[in-house]
Amino acid sequence: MQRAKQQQAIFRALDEADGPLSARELWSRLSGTGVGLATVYRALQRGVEEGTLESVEVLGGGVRYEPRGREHHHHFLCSTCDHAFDLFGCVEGLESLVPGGFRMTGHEVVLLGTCDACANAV
Amino acid sequence: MQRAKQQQAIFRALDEADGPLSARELWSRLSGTGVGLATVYRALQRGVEEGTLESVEVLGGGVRYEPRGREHHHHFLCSTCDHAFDLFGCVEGLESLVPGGFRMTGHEVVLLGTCDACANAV
DNA sequence: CGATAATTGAGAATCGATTATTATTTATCA
DNA sequence: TGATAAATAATAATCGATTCTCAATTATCG
Repeated sequence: MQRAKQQQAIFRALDEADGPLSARELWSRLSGTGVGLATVYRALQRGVEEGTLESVEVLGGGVRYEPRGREHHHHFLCSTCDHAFDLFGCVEGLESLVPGGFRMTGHEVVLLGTCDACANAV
Repeated sequence: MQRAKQQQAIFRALDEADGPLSARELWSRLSGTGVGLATVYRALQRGVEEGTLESVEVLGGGVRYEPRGREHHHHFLCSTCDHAFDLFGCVEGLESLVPGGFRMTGHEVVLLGTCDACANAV
């Protein structure tokens, strides 16, 4: 594959994903194209440095990547397929949980359960 | 150290902690007692199997352990000292985030920021 | 106490994720 | 097109976490 197209493919895969992807998930979506895993890692690293990508940590182990600049959102982790899905919206009342003296700069919410596809699979 | 006391020490450290501890955190709190890291791992594994301990995953990498049976709660992760603190209470409105067809069985909330001690340190 | 079984500490081995190496391939541009 | 520079694929090396191995220690119980 031409190199420009490789990079395109990598970023497009992230854009089209319904949630943040791990390096390996991303790589497997490029299978058949001959792109090496190291190249995926390099592209992700570059993306984060350049500010076009953002690394997020979801439960279930490992770092995942998503395009930067999306609206504030959280994720749903399917315990069956281990895929993280984007959610929309946020929750209220987080400030009331912060202990005195602590300074909150951010928060993460992860919903756990079964995704539509896995729930309907036999 | 006598073996019964070792086990006591391990479980007491978890009980007295202000949040879930990783195997290594726990081990470092036993430094000077001669307890080996492998023994800590073994004790944690046994505790989970026997149901007295629970493994929780907090952002910031790795599995941490806490006594089981505590009230539902979440954690605050200090980005400076990387320690996870127990919080009390929960949040509302999580159900409204769940996409159609998805089945939510649980949730995790992690607040990020600086803990009291780190905020006040020079 | 003494024999036997279970547990331990120390460090080697393993595991998955990530990074580094290097010969090869691709891009650039005169 | 051809020379040079940059990026890649494949895989070896590294890293931290966890597990395994085994000789030594401790517990059990007659």
